Amino acid sequence: MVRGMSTTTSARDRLVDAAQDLFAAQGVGPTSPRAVLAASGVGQGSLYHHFPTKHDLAVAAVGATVDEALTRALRTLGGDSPAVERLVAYLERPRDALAGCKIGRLTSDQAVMDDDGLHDVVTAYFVRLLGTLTQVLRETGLPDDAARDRAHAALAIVQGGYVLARATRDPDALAAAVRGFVGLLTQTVPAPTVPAPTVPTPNLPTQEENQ
Amino acid sequence: MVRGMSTTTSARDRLVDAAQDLFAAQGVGPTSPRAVLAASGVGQGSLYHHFPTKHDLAVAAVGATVDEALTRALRTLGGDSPAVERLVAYLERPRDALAGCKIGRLTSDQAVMDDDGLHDVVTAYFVRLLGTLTQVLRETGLPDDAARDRAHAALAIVQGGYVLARATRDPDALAAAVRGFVGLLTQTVPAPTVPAPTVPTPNLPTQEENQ
DNA sequence: GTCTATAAGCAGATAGAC
DNA sequence: GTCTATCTGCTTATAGAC
Repeated sequence: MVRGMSTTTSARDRLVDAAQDLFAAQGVGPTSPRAVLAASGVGQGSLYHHFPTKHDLAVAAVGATVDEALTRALRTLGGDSPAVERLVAYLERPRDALAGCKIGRLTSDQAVMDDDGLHDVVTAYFVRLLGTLTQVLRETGLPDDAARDRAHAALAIVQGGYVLARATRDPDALAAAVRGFVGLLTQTVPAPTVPAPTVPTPNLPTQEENQ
Repeated sequence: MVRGMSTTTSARDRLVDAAQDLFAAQGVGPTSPRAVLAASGVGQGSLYHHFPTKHDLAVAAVGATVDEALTRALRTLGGDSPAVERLVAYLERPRDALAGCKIGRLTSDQAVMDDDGLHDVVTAYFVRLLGTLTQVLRETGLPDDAARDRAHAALAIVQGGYVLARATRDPDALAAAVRGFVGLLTQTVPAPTVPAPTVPTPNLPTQEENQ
């Protein structure tokens, strides 16, 4: 019950840590409680003392992963710089493309999709992220509907980029998708004649490279 | 070895059909040979006669799914209409968003990623599709590198859109991502005055579902 | 070629000692 | 709270009759 006891690494914390790692590596379904047990170093009974079922363990571990990811994302998207710049910074953030998105991958995990409590945690992550992205895009002067659509596109680029990278075993596939999207996003008017751009072209600051 | 015997539905064909359906619904890993057996209506021994291991069954079923999806995709992308129009037609094709991409989902399927033979089938699908999309985008006058990046972006939109739809349980999430991307893709000069759309919205012919 | 019967092993979960 | 020992059911696969 007592969460966040920082004094020592409780069996509970070790279990959640191990579960997060294994879930990220191989998904929830294929990860057995026994494997979490072995990785954490605690005994069989301890697991079932803290987490009566695999569901309980999964909710705790996936919840922790979502919290961490959301914190990082919102920090990137919430700075002082111009909105487009923050969006591009989010898109271009270094990512372990071949590993896939720890959370996005769960949408293909039958054990997660079949479990309402677990699914809700995943849903909350994406709803929150889409809301924030929409907000950022509204700052660029886009109407509400267009901002929402473009937010979906931006997040789809990241999630789809992960899929492409894993499918082709090419870590650059995610980076390529991001480049293609950012190219469109920051494009000046094709300008055969008229100059005025839709999106105020930002001076692309030298961003961190994609891994 | 004799494939496509159209005279009668062999036990082999029924097994492959059942496997394709179950793999699409719940993935390869979570689908047991016994479940395929039950769905196909054949006996235990028949399965292991035609497919000595689950791997063999999976290669046959996933291979068939890839062939079908590739055929549909290449038909959409290979018409006579202008390149951008064909690309948009591909992006806007009706899809069962909540079901996810039958092939893209396999990139999160541990049973697939751990099996080189199976993974290769998935890789081939995406490599082929990316090549074709790149070709189409080159027709629009884009330089090679930019065409390749934009092709990655386009395919990522579809794959990521599926992820968003499943994550949020919102079938419109995929459509929103496509709208956001097509909006950028076909954006005319900001047009404070002129309304003319670049791409004449094609009359979506009622398409088959999925990729 | 197709069937029924069955083996070996791992899954999720429980019992109960310390 | 943590441990070891154990149960049931399902998994992949094999054996061998028809």
